[in-house]
Amino acid sequence: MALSVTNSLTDEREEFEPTGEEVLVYVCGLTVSDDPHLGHARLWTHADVITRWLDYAGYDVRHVENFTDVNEKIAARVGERPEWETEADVARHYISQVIEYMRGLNLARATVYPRVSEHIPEIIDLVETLIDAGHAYEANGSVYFDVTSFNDYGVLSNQQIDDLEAQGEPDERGEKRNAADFALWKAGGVAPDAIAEHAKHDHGDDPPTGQTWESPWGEGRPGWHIECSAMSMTHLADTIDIHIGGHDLVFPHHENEIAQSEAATGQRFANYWLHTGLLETDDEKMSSSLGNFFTVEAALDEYGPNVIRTFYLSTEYGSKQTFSKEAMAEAEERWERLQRSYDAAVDACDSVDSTAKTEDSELRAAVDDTHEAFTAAMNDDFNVREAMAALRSLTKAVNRHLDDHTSYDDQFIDGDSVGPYTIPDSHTAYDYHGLKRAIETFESLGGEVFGLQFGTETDGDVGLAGDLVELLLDVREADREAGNYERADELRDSLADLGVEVQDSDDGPTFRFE
RNA sequence: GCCAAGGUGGCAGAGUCCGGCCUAACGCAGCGGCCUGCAGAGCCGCCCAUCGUCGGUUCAAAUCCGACCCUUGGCUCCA
Repeated sequence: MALSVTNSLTDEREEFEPTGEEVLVYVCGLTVSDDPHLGHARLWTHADVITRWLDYAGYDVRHVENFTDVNEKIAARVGERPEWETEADVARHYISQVIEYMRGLNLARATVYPRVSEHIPEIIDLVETLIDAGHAYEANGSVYFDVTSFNDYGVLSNQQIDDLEAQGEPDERGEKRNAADFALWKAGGVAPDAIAEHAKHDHGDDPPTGQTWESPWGEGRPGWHIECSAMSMTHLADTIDIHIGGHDLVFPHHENEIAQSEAATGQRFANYWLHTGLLETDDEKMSSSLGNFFTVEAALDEYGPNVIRTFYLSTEYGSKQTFSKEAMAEAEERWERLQRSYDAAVDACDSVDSTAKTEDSELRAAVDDTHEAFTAAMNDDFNVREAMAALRSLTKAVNRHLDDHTSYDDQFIDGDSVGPYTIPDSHTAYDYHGLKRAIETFESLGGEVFGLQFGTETDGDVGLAGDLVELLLDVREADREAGNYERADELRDSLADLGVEVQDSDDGPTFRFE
């Protein structure tokens, strides 16, 4: 089945056709000037699942995700800590943090994480090309893109140059030819008032200026938009397949990227533009500047990666989503349901061997249906919520199978006793191969594609602690057999207080660490 | 003002591209039953929707067309 995506360039659903052997994906990454928040992580996670799906679908994916490490906001924080002596020091600090969070969220590694500061020569080359082609001009050491020189200006955002011109104040134009022209290169360092605007501490009489580089137009810094064009072309190609970014970047950032890139190469910059919806709290977007954010660090600490991912995967990438404690609680329920079903399937599988003769056709059909429905959903513009529903239907089939079967082979006659347990009527042994396939489905679709980590936080037998819990449960089982329920319940409560969740079942107690 | 996205049950959120299988998915919350010594989990079932408003097209509309109302995002810090 073919993959179709909603292309924000054309505002239409289109069949996805890659241009070459490799699918070239560029993700508009983070400006590393502050702690990233859950809004950023939503983009990362959706971009992650999209590339994981392409990979799973058999494409070779080259995934580039940049770090913007040259920015006024970063420069403004120089000196805030003793070790932050330069703009690069601040950037380095945040980049290493972000990489740690990305790992924490179980994001698959991108192929390359390029940084602006390492691509100044490419940026200068691109600016020179634009000047030579008559699309850009120099003024007092700065270089601007002339929006009137590019016929398609506005294709992505549907903005008209005239409208943009009309809203600009006449004196706002300054040294630019048109108010809508944007900087490719800015002369000199960061101005003191820009530093003051973004600084979180008082710089006194000696504000930092940020780093500057030598260029044909004198010392200066690259403009905001040119970096993505330069890095996309350097690490991917003049024409890439998919460009992913947040909805708030459509204008001006992505519009300007298209203008400068296509003006320079004469080629289409990106064939498919995917824009992710923004995360909101209390009906406004979560953003650093509004101060209403929940950091990735805090969220990882409080909820863990699987709950966070489940939360994001309960809406489509293009929709906006509202963050709330209630929504996170729901995500937690959803995730635990999946996880419990997976754990139970693994336990059941361990309790029978591959010679078991049960074949539960319902379970096996459910596995096939899950693959089919999941694939159809993901191919339908990465409809992760529908795909999650497919996984949910698998848990239902697995749980039903587990309810109706036991670990004892059907050589036992109904009503027979095995140890303290009685074989319920009409029960047969687990379907080993059916369960195996269900487990593999959880691992491939839930694990490989959705990046959920089954098993890692739930393994019961983790060293000494696990052994001790086993021991306690043996004692408790003896109590239960003797009818000493009061003590058994006390022990279960005490274990729960310690974060060990005990559940009794036909096959004896199971437990897991919270 | 200009541009874009959206308005579906208590909450959340698919379905809208390609009209009929939508008497509206998967969930969360709530209720009942089964199971269990109990609890939890699980299973089965139930409750809650004139699909923003008005009009049009059609044998048939949540889905197409028009108008209007409301919300959110962008309009050179933004994922």
